[in-house]
Amino acid sequence: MPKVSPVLLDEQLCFSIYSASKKFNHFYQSALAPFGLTYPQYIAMLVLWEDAPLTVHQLGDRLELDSGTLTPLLKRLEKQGWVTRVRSRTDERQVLIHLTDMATTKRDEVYQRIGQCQTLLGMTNKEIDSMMTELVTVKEQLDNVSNQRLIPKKVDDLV
Amino acid sequence: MPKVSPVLLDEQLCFSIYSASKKFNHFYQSALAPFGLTYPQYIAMLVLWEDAPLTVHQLGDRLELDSGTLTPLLKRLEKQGWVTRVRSRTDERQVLIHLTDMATTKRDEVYQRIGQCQTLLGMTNKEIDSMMTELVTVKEQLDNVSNQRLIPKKVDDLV
DNA sequence: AGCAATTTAATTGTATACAATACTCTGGAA
DNA sequence: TTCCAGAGTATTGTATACAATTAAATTGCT
Repeated sequence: MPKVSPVLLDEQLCFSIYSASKKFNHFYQSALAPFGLTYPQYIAMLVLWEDAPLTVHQLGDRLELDSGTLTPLLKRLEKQGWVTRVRSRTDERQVLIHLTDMATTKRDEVYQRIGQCQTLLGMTNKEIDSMMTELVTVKEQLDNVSNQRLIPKKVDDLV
Repeated sequence: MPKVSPVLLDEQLCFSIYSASKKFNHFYQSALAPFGLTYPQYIAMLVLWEDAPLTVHQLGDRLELDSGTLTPLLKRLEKQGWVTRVRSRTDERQVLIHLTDMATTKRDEVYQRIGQCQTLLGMTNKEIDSMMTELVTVKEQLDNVSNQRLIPKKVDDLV
């Protein structure tokens, strides 16, 4: 074993991001409590408001979630009256997610609330853009490394 | 209802961070597969390698997790031989998390593996520091807004 | 000492995530 | 037409997260 450097939690970018993600999650979940939406439910609604109806698969592509997560989430959204789930008649394998009238009606209220929340954060568009650009770079690297199987199964495959 | 702007998923910093967090999670979980550690288990071990033994509460302070998450996670780490959970004799309310000999032995292997993973990401220290600094700012804002209860329960409490 | 308030973990219940599997449907090849 | 590989969704099983509650131990106050 060659000499190794200690790995300190507070120096890990992954933990910074993990922690920020949880805080954002909590922030929006609180802000959207009047609407009864969790954070994952909210981002699903965002995509649907942009582009409904969508199949489960299409929604999953945008959210980077699979049917294992989306099916129960969409059932809950359906029970709460935001969406309907209907088998496609042209392709019985697909389930189309439609917005309800309630969802269409409440869209602008949610948009407005989110706008107010963003104001509270006090970040400029420039700051947000800069951060998102950096995040895209990191995510691309993470995707590359995963796809190229640079992470082997055995400890010592990597020198 | 005043005029409102649409909220587009791809412009949301929260989603960028949420997505990056999941990718990091997957990245390290794959990298640590030879050790059988999940990402949350790994960051728990990082803290313990810095500072064991710790109470559940102390560990939770570092990780920003409560006993509802940590108790089952630590039971799994115990079952896999990384830690022991022992009631403190001086304060029977506390449970002290100790490292096992195996954990101590494997520490440097994990440290090394993580070092290799960080190399793969190809980010400079400067880039990482810059990003973490920005994240600290965002997180502080999120904490401030939450603590000051600027997020009310009713939609129209916020003008 | 006696007792209420607080602290600490564990438990319960709900909601993600995601790998792996099952199941149904579709489109094409023989 | 029949068969089958692949697509799309749902289900199962495991592991987080976290709010709310419970239970036990300790502290502080009288």
